[in-house]
Amino acid sequence: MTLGRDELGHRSETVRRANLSAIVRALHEDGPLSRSDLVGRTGLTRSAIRALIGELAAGDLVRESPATLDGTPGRPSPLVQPDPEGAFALALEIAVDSLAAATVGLGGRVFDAIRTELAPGRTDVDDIVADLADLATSVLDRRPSPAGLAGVGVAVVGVVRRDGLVSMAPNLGWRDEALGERLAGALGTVVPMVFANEADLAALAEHRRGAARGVDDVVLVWGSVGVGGGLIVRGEPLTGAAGYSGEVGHLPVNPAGVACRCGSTGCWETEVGTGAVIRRAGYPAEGGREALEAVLRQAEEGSPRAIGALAETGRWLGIGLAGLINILNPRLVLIGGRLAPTYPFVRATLEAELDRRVLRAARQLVRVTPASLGLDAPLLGAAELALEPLLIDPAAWLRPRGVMTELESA
Amino acid sequence: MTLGRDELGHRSETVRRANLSAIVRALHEDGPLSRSDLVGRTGLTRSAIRALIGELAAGDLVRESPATLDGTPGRPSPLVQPDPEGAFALALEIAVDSLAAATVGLGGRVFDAIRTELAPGRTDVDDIVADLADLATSVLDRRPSPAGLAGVGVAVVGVVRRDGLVSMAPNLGWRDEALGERLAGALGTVVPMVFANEADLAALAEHRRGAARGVDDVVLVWGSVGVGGGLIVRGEPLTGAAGYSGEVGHLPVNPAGVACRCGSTGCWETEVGTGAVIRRAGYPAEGGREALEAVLRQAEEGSPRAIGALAETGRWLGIGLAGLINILNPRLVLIGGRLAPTYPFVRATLEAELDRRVLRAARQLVRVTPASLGLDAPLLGAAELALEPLLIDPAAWLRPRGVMTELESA
DNA sequence: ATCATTTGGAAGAGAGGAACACAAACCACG
DNA sequence: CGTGGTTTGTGTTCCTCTCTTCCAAATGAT
Repeated sequence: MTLGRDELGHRSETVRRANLSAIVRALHEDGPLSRSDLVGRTGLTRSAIRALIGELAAGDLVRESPATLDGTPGRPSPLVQPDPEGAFALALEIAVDSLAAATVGLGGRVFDAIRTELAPGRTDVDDIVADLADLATSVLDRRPSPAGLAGVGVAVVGVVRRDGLVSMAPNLGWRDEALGERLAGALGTVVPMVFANEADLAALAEHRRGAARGVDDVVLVWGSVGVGGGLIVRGEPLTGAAGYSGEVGHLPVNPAGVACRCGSTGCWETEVGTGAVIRRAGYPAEGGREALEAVLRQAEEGSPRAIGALAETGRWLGIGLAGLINILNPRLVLIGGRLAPTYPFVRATLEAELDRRVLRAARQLVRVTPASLGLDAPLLGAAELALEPLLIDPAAWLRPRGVMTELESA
Repeated sequence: MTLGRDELGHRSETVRRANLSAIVRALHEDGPLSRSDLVGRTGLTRSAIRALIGELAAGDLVRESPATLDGTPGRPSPLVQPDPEGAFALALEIAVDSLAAATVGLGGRVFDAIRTELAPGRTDVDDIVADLADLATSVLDRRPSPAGLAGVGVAVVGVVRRDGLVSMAPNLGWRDEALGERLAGALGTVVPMVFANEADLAALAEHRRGAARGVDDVVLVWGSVGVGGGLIVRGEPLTGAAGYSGEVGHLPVNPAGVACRCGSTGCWETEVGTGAVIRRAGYPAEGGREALEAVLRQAEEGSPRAIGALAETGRWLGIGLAGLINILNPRLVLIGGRLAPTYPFVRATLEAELDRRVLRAARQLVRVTPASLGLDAPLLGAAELALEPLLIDPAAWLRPRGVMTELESA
């Protein structure tokens, strides 16, 4: 997520790159802005902004439109916004029981999105790659200028490396599958493709466009069948050494507890995963999504058993979160995915456990709320991931699409 | 630890700042380098390096010495190194049973260092501040040019905010003590003063000059009376929202366990802290350092009980570390502080627990080793912390010490 | 002596800053 | 209801800062 240059030296070219990046990023994260807004935000002069915007507009990354008259005095400042015919990302998602694809432009605008149920048992890599490629084609075909594709981001429900090597995806039965290579082959694209875990991407999306907006230290707990985590540190996703970070589902919280599908015992997800919730409420552990929804309905109707099951889940949520908060000192904790709707019922016991277990200083600083983007968060995060290279270095995008310089054509 | 500018715009001045910073940082982290080395490392041209070095030399930050003839052909390149008469940091430490102070120059050279035992019971803030100020004076007085003091860093055994507000220091019995203000008053310095937890600073030191050198994702477990943690993420310390991060000692690992002094139950430090180790070996929990050393001696002599106590500690170390590794996906885990010498005896059970509990992908990537800097690591880390502003913006240091510009004198 | 490597310095190019004239909106006042 | 003042912004030109390029000279190994 950083520039990734070995060489630390800066030159005037670096300055231009950084300034183009600052402008594109500001427009992407905060929507249409007037030139004046950009002056204020970057600290650059009007002259500089003007030249930079001009370059971006020439490369079809942004577009200027007449100022909106908002009643303030002074000469109106033209509005700068991402060009909807310009660059966009392809976001893909392999979820527990569905596949999804979307095209998303700079600024986070979703052009087209599809999600299809994944037939039970259809977990072979080749099948999923084929289905995903079909979805991708169908959203890509609806874009007027397919050449605007800047990158592909893929959210995967499993432990996945940045390059698409899936080390483990228990829900799919995968182990060491080279998803990246297969998908690149099936899509035949030349643009960069990046992979990440669904919870990591949900956190990225919530940070950019959801409940964690503007908060630089965030922990997201993402419930699906298992439990994943997405961490934002210093305003950026924490990926770890290889992208395997955030596997909070396997935090040991109860060494005397039950066996986890990972081979260990007492992992957090054995206490707060879907299976644990519905088991406590009296459903068979394999009940899945429907059973969880049933428990929620019953809780809303006042069923003591359902309410009790959720409260106990909240207690364990609090225990695990206490550890995360003590370790990371976040300002915000988000409860997302299938856990989000349980929030009203887990809240009390969860907070009580935090009161007991989190050091006072960190406790005072942290707030727990449900996530705001719903189940599409990983897909939106995949789009953010795919756009990242463009945000870091818009100049690289402008250059090859413009007129060749003398030097390059020589 | 980052630049901390609100405004994202870059200008030519930014370039120079960044390049000066790159040079000073390279010299600080990797010792004396020839101009050519710097050319290679920064990617800048000789001319640029020449001018930058000239500016740094004029400001007494670096010094050029004749080239060492190493038998390679070509004109010899002068060696550039931090000026030992130039800038330096004052590092202070409040440890469990001692106080320490040191002056440390750019490049990590320790000029003078003192450590004194803390008399049992002498834990009043005023007393400690007075003692610390005495130590500081004694090392500062031995520097030829006291004006070279660039910053003060303070390592504290407790939960402390960057500005020196100690939220909690159980070993000292402190709660919400404004250590920063008091110490600033006692020292009477005008240079910036920064505080951090001892484990965080030990991690910083190990990352810069110890066993974690060159590794960008690191977890350090620091044993003293309790257990602290220092996390390095993307090559930088993870401080969290307010500097309270890394309190791994209070990771809940055993909800059915014993009460912790923090008020919770089953915290990691109740299983791996000094108290737990010596209790398992048959000593009273208050035995402290001497008892721990006795257990180690007995283990070395082959005592089954001591060996068993350490092995069981290793098991719990592994359980907690498994959580940290699953969350953070580090490349390296360091065992430091009073836990370091136990490493040979905890290793086997620790690694076995990791094999069981860490996801395979992350497990393959991580190595566990003892830390290398010993008990002075927090003090050295405090020096690194104090020097950080200088590394980030050497120009700010050069400017006020040089000749005033027309504009400034006007 | 030759070669590889580096230093030193002058001229050039890229990028943003500063200053000035001018433009377009709101607002108050006659 | 028009008119002029005020405010906020744009366009343009020239300036400054910083790195790069290029050429000549220096230095030590072979």
